[in-house]
Amino acid sequence: MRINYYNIALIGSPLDAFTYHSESNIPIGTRVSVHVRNRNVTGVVMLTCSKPTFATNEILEVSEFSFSLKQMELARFISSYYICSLGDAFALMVPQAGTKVPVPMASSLGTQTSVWAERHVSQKNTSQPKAGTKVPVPMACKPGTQTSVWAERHESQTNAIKTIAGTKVPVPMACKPGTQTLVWAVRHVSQKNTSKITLSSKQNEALKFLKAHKVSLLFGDTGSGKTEVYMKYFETMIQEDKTSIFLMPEISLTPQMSKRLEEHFGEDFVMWHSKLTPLAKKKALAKIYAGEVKIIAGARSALFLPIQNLGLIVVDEEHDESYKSSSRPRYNARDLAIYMGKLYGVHVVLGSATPSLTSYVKFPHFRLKGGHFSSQKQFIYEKSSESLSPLIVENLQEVVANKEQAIVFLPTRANFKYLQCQDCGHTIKCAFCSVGMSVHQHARALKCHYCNFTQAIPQVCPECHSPNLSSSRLGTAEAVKNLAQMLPQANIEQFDRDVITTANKLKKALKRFNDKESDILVGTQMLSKGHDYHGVTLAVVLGMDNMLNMSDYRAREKALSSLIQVAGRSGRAKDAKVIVQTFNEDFFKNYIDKYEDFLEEEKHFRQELYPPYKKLCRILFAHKNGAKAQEAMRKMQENLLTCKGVEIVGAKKCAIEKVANKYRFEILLRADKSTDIIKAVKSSKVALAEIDMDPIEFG
DNA sequence: AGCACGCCGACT
DNA sequence: GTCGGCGTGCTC
Repeated sequence: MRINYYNIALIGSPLDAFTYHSESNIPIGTRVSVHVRNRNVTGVVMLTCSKPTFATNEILEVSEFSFSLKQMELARFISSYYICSLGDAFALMVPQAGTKVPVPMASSLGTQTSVWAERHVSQKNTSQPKAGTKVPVPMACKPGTQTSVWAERHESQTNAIKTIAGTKVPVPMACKPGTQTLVWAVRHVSQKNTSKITLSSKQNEALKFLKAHKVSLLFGDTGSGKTEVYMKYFETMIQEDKTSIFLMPEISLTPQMSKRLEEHFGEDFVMWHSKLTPLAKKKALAKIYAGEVKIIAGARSALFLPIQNLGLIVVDEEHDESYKSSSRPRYNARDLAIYMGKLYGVHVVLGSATPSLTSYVKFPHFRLKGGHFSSQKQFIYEKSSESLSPLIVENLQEVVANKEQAIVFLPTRANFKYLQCQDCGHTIKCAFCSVGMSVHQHARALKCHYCNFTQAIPQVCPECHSPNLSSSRLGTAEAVKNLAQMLPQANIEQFDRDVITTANKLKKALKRFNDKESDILVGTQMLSKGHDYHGVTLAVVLGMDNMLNMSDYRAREKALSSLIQVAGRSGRAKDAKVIVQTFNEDFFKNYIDKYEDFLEEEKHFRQELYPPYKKLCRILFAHKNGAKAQEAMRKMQENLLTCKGVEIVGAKKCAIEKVANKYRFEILLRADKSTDIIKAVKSSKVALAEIDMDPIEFG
C-alpha cells in the first residue's frame, strides 16, 4: 500500500503546518484528526508532500467536513496578511457550536459578584502584594463568563412576544417541542404580510450605484434609509438564488433590526454572532449547511460561515471599531469583506453616516442625504468643563416638564474614573495594570476596567493615610445619581455595559424608553449604536474634548463621528436640540452637518503619515517579566533595522505600561506598501511578538 | 531527599 | 497555545 504524506495545518495552534501520513487519499481541505504531542487536534489538509526526513504520525481520522478551495484561499490570505499561523486563520472558520455551558440567568451575575466579593476581601489584607504571598489573580480580560450570560439572554430575546394583526403570538426560538408548528405558522404569516419595500427615487439611485460598483460606499445620513436599500439589494439576490452576508457591529444586532429582517425575510433570514447559545448556533449552522438561508445577519464572525452561493456582502456602520478583532489574528472584518468580495467575485457594500476616511478615500461612494438630521436640529455648544452645568440641567428640566425625552452621552462608565488623594496626589491604581481604578459606588468597589480586578474602596490614602480622597472624571452612574436628585420627577436610567449586561435587559430598557416609562437615558457609546429613539428632543453630549485629545491619529475622526452618531439618535420625531460641551466648538461646528468636508480636510492631515496613505503595523510584546518583554522588543527592532521599505516610528513602553500583570512594549512600523511590512515582520519576528496589522488602538 | 514552582523549549 | 522536563530553592 502506498503511503501518502500531507501537510496539515493544526486548527487553533500557533505552529506552522506539520507533516502526517495516511494510506488513504485525502483531498485538500479535508478536516482530519491528528496526534500532536499527547493529545488529538483537528487539522486541515493543506497539500500532499514527499516523505520527510523525520518520522511522522498517522492521520487518525478523516472527517466528512472539508473547507472549500475559496475558504482555503481566505485562510492563506489571513495567515499571510495578518501574520499568523494557518491554524489560527482556520480557527476563525470553525464555528464553535457548543462549547459554552449555559449559565443560569438569575444566578449568573450574582455568581460573578460573589466571586469578586471574595477576591476583594482577600485583597483587603494585602494592599501591596509581598514577595512569596499569594495574591488574587486578575481575571484576564477575556470575555468569559459574562459573555455566555449575554448569549443566553440574547437567545431569549427572540423568544419575545410579537404582535401580529392585534393578537399576541408566541414567537420562535429554541425548538421547544410543540411550539414549532405554531412558530412556523407565525413566520409564514408575517412573511406574507409584511410587506414590500418601496424605495424613494434617491434610494433607487443609490441601489443602482451600488450595483454598478464592485466595492462601494453608501454614505448615508442617519435616517436616510440605508437599511431599505440593503434590503432591496438582498431581495434581488434572493431572486438570483444567492446568499447575502449582512455584517453589523455586535451591539447593533438589536431587537429592532432582527425583528425587521425577520418580518421581511422570514425563514430566509438567520442571525449569527458569538453570543448565541450552542443550540441556536447549531440550528443556524444546520440551515446554512442545508443552503436554506438567503440572508445571514451577524457580527464579524459571520463572515467566516460556510456560506454557499455567496452573492453579496454588506458591511453596515463600516466605520465601527468592533470590526477589528483585538485578539490573534487581529483581523478587520470590513477589510476581509473586501478581500472576500474579490475572491468570490461578489459585490461589497460599505455603509455609514460617518464613513472612515480609509473607505472614503479608497472606494467610490454614493451620498444619500436627508432623513431628519441637520435641518431640524439646533446645536448648542457650551464652553464648560462643569459636567452637569446649569444650562444642561435647565434644558433637561424643560424636556421633562414637556413630557419629552432626552439622552445624555458621556464616554466614561462608573461613578468616577479616578480616585485621588488630595494631600499627596496619589491616584489609586490597579494592582495588575497601570491604570486608575474606577469608582463603582453601587458595587461599593473600585474596579479596573482593563482586567476587572476589584477591591474595596479605601477610606484613607494607601500611601499617606490621609482621609482626603476625592474622585474625578464623571461617569454614567454618577451622572444618573446627580440628575435623579436634580430632576426628582423624572425617570432616569443608566445605559451602558455595566447595566445592560444582557440582550434581554437591552430590549427591556429600550422598550421602557420607547413606551415613555423612562425619560432620560444616560450612557456611553452603547447609546448611539443602532437604536431608534422616537421621542427624544434633547441630546446632551459630554466628554468630547477627552476623545478629541486622545493620542491617536483617528482622534478627530472618532470624536466627530461619535457626536454625529449620538446626535443622529435624537429628533427622529420632531425638532431637537443637541448640547455639546466642548472647548473645541469651531471644530465640531464646522463639520457637524458636513462630514464630507471633514473627510476632505482630514486627508491633508493624514497624507505622508497615516492611513490610508501609509500602512501601519504595531507589534506588541507582553510578559510578566518586563525585562523579557523589553529584550524581545529590542531584538526585533534590531532585526527590523536591516529591512527595506519600512520605517520604525517608535519602539518603546506602551502608553498603558502594564495590563493584567504583564508589562507591555511596542514597535510601531510605517510603510508605503503592506507587502514591505509583511516581508519585514515575517523575517524579523521574535517569539513574544504579537502582530497588529492596521492597528486602531494605541493604548 | 522531596516537592513546589517557574522557566523554557518542543510539538510532525 | 500547551505540556512536560528540569533547575532552583525551600522545607522536613
